[in-house]
Amino acid sequence: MMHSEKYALLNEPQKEAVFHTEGPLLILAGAGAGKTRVLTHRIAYLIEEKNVPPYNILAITFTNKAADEMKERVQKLVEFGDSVWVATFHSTCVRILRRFIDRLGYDTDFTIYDADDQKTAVRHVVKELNLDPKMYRERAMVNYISDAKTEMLSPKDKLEEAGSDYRARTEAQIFDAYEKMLKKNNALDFDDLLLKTVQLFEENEQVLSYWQDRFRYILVDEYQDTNEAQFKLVWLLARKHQNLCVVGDDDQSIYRFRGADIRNILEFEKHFPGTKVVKLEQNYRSTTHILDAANAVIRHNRGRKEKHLWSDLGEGIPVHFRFYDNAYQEAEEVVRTVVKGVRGGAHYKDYAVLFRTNAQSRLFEERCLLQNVPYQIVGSVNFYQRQEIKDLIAYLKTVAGGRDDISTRRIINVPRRGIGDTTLDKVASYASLKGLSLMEALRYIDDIAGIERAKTKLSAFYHLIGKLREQAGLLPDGRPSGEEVEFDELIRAIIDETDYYSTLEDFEDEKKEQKKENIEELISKAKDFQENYDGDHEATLSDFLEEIALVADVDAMSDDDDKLLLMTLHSSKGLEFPTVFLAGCEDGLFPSYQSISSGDYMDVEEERRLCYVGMTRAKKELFISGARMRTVNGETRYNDISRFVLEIPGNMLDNGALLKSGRTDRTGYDSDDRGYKGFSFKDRSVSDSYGGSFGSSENGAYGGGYKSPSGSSYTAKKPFTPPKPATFGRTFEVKKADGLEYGVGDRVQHMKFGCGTVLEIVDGKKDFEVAVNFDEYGEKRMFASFAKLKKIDS
DNA sequence: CTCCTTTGTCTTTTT
DNA sequence: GACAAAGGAG
Repeated sequence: MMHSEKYALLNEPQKEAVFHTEGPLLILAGAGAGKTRVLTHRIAYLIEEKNVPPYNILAITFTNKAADEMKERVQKLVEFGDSVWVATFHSTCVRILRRFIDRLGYDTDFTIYDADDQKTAVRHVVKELNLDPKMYRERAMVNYISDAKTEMLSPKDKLEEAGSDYRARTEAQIFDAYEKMLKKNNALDFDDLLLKTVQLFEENEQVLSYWQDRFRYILVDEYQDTNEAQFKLVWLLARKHQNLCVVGDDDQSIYRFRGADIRNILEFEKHFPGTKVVKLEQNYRSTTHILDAANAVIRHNRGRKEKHLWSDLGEGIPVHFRFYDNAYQEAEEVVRTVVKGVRGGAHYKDYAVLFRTNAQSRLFEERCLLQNVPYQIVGSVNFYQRQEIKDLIAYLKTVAGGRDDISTRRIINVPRRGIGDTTLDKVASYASLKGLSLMEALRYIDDIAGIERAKTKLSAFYHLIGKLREQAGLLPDGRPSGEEVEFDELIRAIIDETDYYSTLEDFEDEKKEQKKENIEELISKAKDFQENYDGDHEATLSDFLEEIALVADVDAMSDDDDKLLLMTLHSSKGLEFPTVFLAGCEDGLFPSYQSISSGDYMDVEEERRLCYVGMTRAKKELFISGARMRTVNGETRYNDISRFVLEIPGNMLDNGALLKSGRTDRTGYDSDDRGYKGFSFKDRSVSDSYGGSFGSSENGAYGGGYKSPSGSSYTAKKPFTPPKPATFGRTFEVKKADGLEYGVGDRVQHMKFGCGTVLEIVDGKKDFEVAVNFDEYGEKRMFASFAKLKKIDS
């Protein structure tokens, strides 16, 4: 009544979902159907209309970003919205475990191991067991362990499962030793966070009951991506009150490879009898041309819930499709299309280029640099996984005084202190003999045999950490001294005391600067965290370490940056853009070769869902493209048009009639890998038909200017070299470069292209235009403000 | 113990 | 083609 206004803007099914508050509810929300809106309104409705204390509501998401967004929107929508528990699965678990994990025999100050630490742990274990690291690769073993954990199988289970199979038994033994190692280090990996919480609930009726009553109303976002452990967690929590609302779209489940089980959403009604199902099928994002094409693709999956996604945003622009002769050309045309759009009044941030693999970003990146297009690569290298950041965090962890040996090992010889593996192994074996951590063992350095030569070095390190602990407001053994510390100052102290910057000397100046910038970023993050901490106590070092352990990416894009976005399809989930480029649509790349040849049709189906996710990111315009020839992992490959593109009826594409030839010419990939790397001449007719730039005939007007090397290009086996961009008409009218630190004839350095000689500087209206002949990349023209050229001595 | 060369490896990856 | 890790020489 008094709140009805708030809910009046919802459509009928959305209202249904918001108002159905009691009992299990499954919301099948198609792409762009407003699911976040439903979730936030539902929370508001529970609080305002049903008088549910915000304290009793739990909303779980997968990403921090989604959690932050939801938090913000709930706060805007309803009073006391900020006391609703909105968090990711993992941070929810951490918060629960910090209070109760002692019941499972762990200390509540456990550390969290990321993928890197896991690898290190596996490496140590394999070595410890005297196994051949080539036979038991760390990457494979990490996957094995993670898979086992997601299925909630213990080392014992795996050993039984192995039977008499030697290899399987050994793997189970590695798993077992890995578990013991983590336990010894009081560490949990990401999978453990979920697993241990489930275990805690299963073994402690009272603890479970406490949380069940605490979270009387539970909402789960992206439910299609839950794995077994996450399902179990939700099931345990919701079992008592049954007020569980999950939102998801089976067509957007793209994390099967990480253990997500699509059956969780498909069989939700089985797990929760009496479930009400609401379908949200009106799409508020895309025009029908885009939606129809996406529907045409996803229709080819079996075992999905039938949906009729529709939109009243009008037909819009037909989906574009181009198949280029090579990947360079594809990148060039994509960037050129963006440039044209921006000239026509659009912003760079209106565009996103999506691709299957991170490696593909490089071509677009180079092209952007070349054409002075500001760009941002989203989520390729996680900030907190960068070497220098991990080093400093390892120092922080060691200083903070956990028993995390992996961190100690990481930094004990960084910078070089002359402490090598042999020494370390001796300390480690002494430590394990006495049940101590590495740091603790160093206290008894005189008792350790056979390390005479390194003894002074080790004790110097020990005292260094002791000194840092003092500065961190800790006593030498790690207990708090009551003294307050500024995090940023502590990190600076670590850098100074250890002379950390000396480790950066090996890197090129450009890289060195980058690393220093990253470190500054970390310092300001730390400061920021401490100043804005909203817990019920002063922020401790452990609080900070925990925060960053669970954060994936700090350099999340902000809306006010006007940049072209480059990202993988996976990172694009949940986002939307006026114009989307779906690049690299080639059989063997997307869908990937592995998924095609695995023999499991579910693998290709997952990629198809990925395709669907990508296509439905577009609001107004969708460009699909691919390239016949591209180098992957150093070898040249010739690919056909992606099967996903062929699944779109020709009349839905702007030049779809051409697809027909593609369809008939396609060689059978499903049976084997024949013809995958090889090139079949049958295909040539297809390729020749597809050249040309996106929606433009004035090829060559900007930058590039080469035409498809039609036909003849396939006879040559020589590797393709990117064509030199045509230069703008030369004027030879050399202007004096006031405002620039370099002039014609000077040697300069560019972040991407290395060293070169300045050929020409043209004073444009807004910027200097510089032509440089690079030693390795040849002649390039660029705007001075973007190029950031540095003068070097020649 | 460290530095340099060689070898092998490569999807996606919210935490 | 790029990067990390292992192996060998100083």
